[in-house]
Amino acid sequence: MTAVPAARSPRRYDPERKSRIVDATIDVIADHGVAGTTSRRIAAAADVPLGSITYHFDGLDDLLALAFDRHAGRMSPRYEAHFAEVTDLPGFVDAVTALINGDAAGDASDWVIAYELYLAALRNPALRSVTEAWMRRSRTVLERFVDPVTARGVDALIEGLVMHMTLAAAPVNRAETRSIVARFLGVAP
Amino acid sequence: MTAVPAARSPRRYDPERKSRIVDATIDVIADHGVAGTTSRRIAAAADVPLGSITYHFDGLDDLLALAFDRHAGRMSPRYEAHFAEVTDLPGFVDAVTALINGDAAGDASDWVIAYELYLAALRNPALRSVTEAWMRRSRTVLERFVDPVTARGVDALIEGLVMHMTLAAAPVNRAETRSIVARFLGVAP
Amino acid sequence: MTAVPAARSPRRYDPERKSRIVDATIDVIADHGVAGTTSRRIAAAADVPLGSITYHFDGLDDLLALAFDRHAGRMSPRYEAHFAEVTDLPGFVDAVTALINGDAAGDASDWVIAYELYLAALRNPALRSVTEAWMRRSRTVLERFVDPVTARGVDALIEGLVMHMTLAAAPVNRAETRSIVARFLGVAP
Amino acid sequence: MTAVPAARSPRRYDPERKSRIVDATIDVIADHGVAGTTSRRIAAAADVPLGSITYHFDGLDDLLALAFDRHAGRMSPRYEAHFAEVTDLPGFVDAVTALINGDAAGDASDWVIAYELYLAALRNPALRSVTEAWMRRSRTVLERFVDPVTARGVDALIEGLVMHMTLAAAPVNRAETRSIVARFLGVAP
DNA sequence: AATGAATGAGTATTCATTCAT
DNA sequence: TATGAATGAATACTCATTCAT
Repeated sequence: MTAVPAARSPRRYDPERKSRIVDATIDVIADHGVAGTTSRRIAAAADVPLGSITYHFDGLDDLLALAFDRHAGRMSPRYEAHFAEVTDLPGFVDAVTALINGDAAGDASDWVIAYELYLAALRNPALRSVTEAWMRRSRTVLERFVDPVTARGVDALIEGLVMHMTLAAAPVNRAETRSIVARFLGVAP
Repeated sequence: MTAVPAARSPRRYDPERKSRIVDATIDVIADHGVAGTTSRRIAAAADVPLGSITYHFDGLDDLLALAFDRHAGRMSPRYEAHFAEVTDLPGFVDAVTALINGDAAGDASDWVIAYELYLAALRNPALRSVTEAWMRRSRTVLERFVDPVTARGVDALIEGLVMHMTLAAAPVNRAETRSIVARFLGVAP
Repeated sequence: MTAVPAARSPRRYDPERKSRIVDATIDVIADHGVAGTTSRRIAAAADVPLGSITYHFDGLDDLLALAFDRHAGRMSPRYEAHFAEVTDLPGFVDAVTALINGDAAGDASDWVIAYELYLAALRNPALRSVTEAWMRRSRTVLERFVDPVTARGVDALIEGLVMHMTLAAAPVNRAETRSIVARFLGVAP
Repeated sequence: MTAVPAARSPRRYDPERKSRIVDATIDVIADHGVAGTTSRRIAAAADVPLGSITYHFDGLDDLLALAFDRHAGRMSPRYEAHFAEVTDLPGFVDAVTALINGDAAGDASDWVIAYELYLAALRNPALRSVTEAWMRRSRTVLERFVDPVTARGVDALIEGLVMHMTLAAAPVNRAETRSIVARFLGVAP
């Protein structure tokens, strides 16, 4: 009851800590990129002392891999859910358009994390399996509606358009997006 | 008594030095990513003393911007040249396919540098103008063959497919690429 | 329903634990030196949770002292036993030679631990009594055969030769060793 | 002329620094042992900022090797000088005795550094060449007076006696030392 | 004009020890 | 009684930048 100034957290019991650190890592990647993801920043974001980071994880690389893995594990079901109700090709065009133009299934920072992952995986083979699992699941969803080769094309188109929008600040309006997607899928715009 | 053959740094009169440092920076970005691009590595790659880096440039950020700018300035003409002889839509399909599948106009590391640039620009506004100029020129080329909205779609498709191939090590063979591009452009595969 | 076979630490009732930790410490000193002897390594070597170390002992220094003490306590009887059957001076020369050249009474790692102890004791007075007791017992054995001053010389000669062999990887063959020892003791080689 | 409080050393010109750091390292080894030789302690001993240590040297191991090398390089000539005037066997006995009992050619800390080197070399192969060069030079000196096998015995005897004195705080008086050495060399005590 | 030594803030990581459970 | 999570000081090392020469 006395007003302890909370100067130093006597947080000795904190069962969620390990998980919280992984979440904080995802946030830090989104805000600062992989290159700016330092133990200190993660510790600050998780409100945890620095030593906790390497106590709970084998190192920053290990933690990064777990963070990307968790992120992908959260994105995939949302991706799948986004297409769950779709039954026909016009509906598919609408769903893809909505996915790209952002009023559904994940905001800009989710995509940024994905691009960070791609680039990081290029130089860190331990991340390859995460990117591959993520890509496989996405493509599997698309293959419910189109053949595998076209699915790969749609996947690339989605990634390319989102990348242009999120990374290059080049807005594409919803009508344009729909027009592009419809053309690719041979549906009347 | 005769001049000792340059055991170490009798590099007086070196008018290309500044330019050489910029080139070295591009190489280092390709090999180590922006995050791994340090003054020391650049100096070593350019065979130049460390002090030269901050002597000739305002700092690492300045140098990075110049490197990306030069890289984009080299890529654009090659991009344009790649489409110079193209006159009809089927030829355009072929050229786009060749661009993606790599037997023309730039190798994998060129694309890697581009992705490094996109991600770096996201957090460093000074790089935005480079990415925007690069994207504008690319799109202008494509607009010689298709309308602006479609050009944007082709651009995104190219970037998405190349990214999948270079970053995710997910090979797409030339026939598949051509099929995807042809479909998008409404050309018989 | 049957007892799961000890996947992880159902190590209830473990009366030997404290002793096992001391033994593990000796092993770790032999393998990694005093400088590389950490609580974590000891815990791993003893297959014991980290908390056990400071639960059972007052700290790492305490544990180190106990480990050295036990090691010396084991070495002395072996040292004594090595000379037990010796009755005359030629036999003494043989025994000393055998001691140095290693086919009896302790292997290389035992000596390494002894040197670790000497150096540690130099800076940690709590270890002095261990080294002194060890040296006193060794000398007492030698004094069964020669006068005290000579005993000290033999002791020093043994330590010096062993040190050259174990630490400096400078092999001395048995004949040379015997020749040196015999000369020192005035026995015909 | 104004009394600058010297709060932070503006020591921008310091041509001896690299050498001074090596000397400081030798001092730190003598005072704290290899295990206690940290970059911080060396920096403090050399009155130099921490970053200087790894700026001038490839790492702590590199610095340790250089320090031991310099120490051995200083000891060997002193060792040789100690025997320079000796011409006959009785004189050799006197010189060896004086070497051990310390009123000549190096004090206790010099020997301590040597023992630190031996133990460090055991786990760091990069130091082997230093110990070997040191031992070879010592033995070469002794071989001026006795045959190679005996020289090795004298060498070991010296090391063993000095070790007992410096590390085990077991004093041996000069008369005892002389008696031991004389006996070994077959000279009348 | 050019350099390389110098600097201090920053990096990841290890560690003995404490302590809530 | 025993443990494993927690901690904060300590470790070696890297780095962009400064600056005396």
